[in-house]
Amino acid sequence: MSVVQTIRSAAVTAIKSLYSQEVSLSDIAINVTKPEFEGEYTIVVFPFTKFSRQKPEETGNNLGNYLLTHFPELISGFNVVKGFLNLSISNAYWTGFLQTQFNNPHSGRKPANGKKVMVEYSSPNTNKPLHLGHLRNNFLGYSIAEILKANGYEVIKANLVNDRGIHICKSMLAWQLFAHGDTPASTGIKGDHLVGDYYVKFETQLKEQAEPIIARVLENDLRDFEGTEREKVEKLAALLHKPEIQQDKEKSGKITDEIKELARNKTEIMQQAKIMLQQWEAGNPEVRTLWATMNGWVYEGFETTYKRLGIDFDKMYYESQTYLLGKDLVEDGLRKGVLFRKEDNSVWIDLTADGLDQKLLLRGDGTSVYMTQDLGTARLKYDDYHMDQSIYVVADEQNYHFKVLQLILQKLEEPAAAGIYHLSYGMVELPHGRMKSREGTVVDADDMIDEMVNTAAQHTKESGKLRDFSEDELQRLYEMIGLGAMKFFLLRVDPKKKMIFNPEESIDFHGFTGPFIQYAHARIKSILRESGVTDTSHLDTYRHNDSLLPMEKALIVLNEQFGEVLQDAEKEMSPSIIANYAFHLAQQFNSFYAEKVNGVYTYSIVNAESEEKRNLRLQLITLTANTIAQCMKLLGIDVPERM
RNA sequence: GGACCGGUAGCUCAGCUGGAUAGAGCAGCUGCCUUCUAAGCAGCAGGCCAUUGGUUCGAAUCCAAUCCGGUUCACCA
Repeated sequence: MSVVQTIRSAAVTAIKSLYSQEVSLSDIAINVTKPEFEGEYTIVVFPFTKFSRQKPEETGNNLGNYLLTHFPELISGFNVVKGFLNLSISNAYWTGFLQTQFNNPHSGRKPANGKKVMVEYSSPNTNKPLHLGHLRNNFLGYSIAEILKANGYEVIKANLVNDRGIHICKSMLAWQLFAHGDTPASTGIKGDHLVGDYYVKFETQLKEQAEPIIARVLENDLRDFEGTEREKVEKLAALLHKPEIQQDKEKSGKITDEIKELARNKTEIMQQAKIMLQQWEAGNPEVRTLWATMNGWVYEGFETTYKRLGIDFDKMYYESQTYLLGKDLVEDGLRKGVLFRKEDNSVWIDLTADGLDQKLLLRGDGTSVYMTQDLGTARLKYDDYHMDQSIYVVADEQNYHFKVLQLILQKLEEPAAAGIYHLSYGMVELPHGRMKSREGTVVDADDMIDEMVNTAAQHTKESGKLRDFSEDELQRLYEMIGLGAMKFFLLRVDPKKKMIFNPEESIDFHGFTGPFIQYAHARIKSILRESGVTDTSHLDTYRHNDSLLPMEKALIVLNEQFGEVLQDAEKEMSPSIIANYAFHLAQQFNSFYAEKVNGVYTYSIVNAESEEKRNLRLQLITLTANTIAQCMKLLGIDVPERM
């Protein structure tokens, strides 16, 4: 049990005994003591004055005295300032923690709790390579999975690949039209990039073909449209010519976009893509073969990137195999009367009672929509694993979708409903706004990683410390540092906040960064090497009550908080909590390490003032290195022995 | 328009289940490498915590209203 929890339960006992009052653990507010006061943890006593019927100071003193006499192995002293009871935790407690935990590689982790969680993340489209936004998703998903494992959950990492649909057909069609049989092997281009290039080619071609149609509409020439579409375009064009709309930039922009969209659908190339999609759905062997081939190229490319990123999955789902699911659920829903059918044969659910709209689940022609697929996939996943919780790592633009998804599952009384959790994260944006593949403003993931690794190489060369490393070792280190910087950068911010990335300013390697923390770790390892100690099992030579110097104590205290931090990270579903803590810990170690008085290290380790201090500090830095390594592991970041 | 998310130092962000004088990093300015790794350390400077009102011993934190920014409300996925 953590110190904070121990103090809490001691306080509950004390209050019961002193004031015959039952309070729950969560009623005890405990803070880290401000540095200007004596003690490590502070109990806020104001809330207790209600039943103590004493002044805050008096209440604090009574409580402090009780804790001191009844929990001497925990509390060694206290002071009261206004309504704050500052507790000094006994050295024996801290040294006890240090001695039992310093060499425990799983320190702070929770034992298995018997619960199963699925984390679905990554979920790429197979028509283009990964970009910066995907990286945030991948790192978040991976990290959350690790955090859940460390909290005792059994975790299944799942990836639902979006491998079919009109976007894939676009790449396929453009390849057929323009590639002259080019393959990754023939061009030397990574598979996902090659396919992505043809997706871009499709879009440029589409734009070219759409332009004359748009121009005609703007000149009131509607020859490209017929029937209801023609009416729609006519209306939009008329609206656009109204002076009040012309003045409203936002409105006119929206209308123009709608016209553009309609025009794009009228292009020959778009029509061809749609035909291709129909052929795909009908199982046309030629189209299916091309599809399988091109997806194969993309998977090869993804495989390389995933491997480099250190990301993996336990279970793959493919939309081509799941997109027809969900119809059974619709049947069940109709039988239960939860869903209803309209005259055109389409199937809907009415969510107006929940403050939402009606939602379509099956088109009039019996085909399913996105929501239907997701309902079916939710059932499939549940049937596969019977997990307690199912986490979807998906950008916040889909908040509404997941709200509706869960609601529908509840109404259908699906067992999967209870565990649905949308881990919603903000988009990564550029200074000018969102990344748009159509406009070519995406930051490519592979490029980004290369750049980070190059920067790492440059920094390392400048430091000139590792001349004895082989080329291989150096390359591995550059990857470790570059990726560490990258992952930390994307994980240190609260997931739900959108983040702005400026490609002009490179990601920092100083301060609140991955390399800073990796550096602290390498430093500790360097000291341990320097100390010559290989067997750490005989370091308990100091007594439990030996005094601890301020920074020694501060460092132990901080290490001890890891368990609580780990729980918080799980509760909040936020790796940023781990990132912040790891940085804080590395910083604390650096201060400890560097403190000098008159040119002499206060906390010299190798040349400590006594054998006892040397051993204590060796344990302390071993513990610190271990905690840092554990934190970074949770973020998917490796830490080096040297750098 | 409805729903959801955000607004804290020049910039990027912590802190938000109410607690002491609001913290980091970057950028700027000072110092510190014959001593365990300077990707570091110590320090200076930088704030009407969007605004207004409320709740209370106490509000950046909770509530209400307002303002600003974003997302979303498809027979696209």
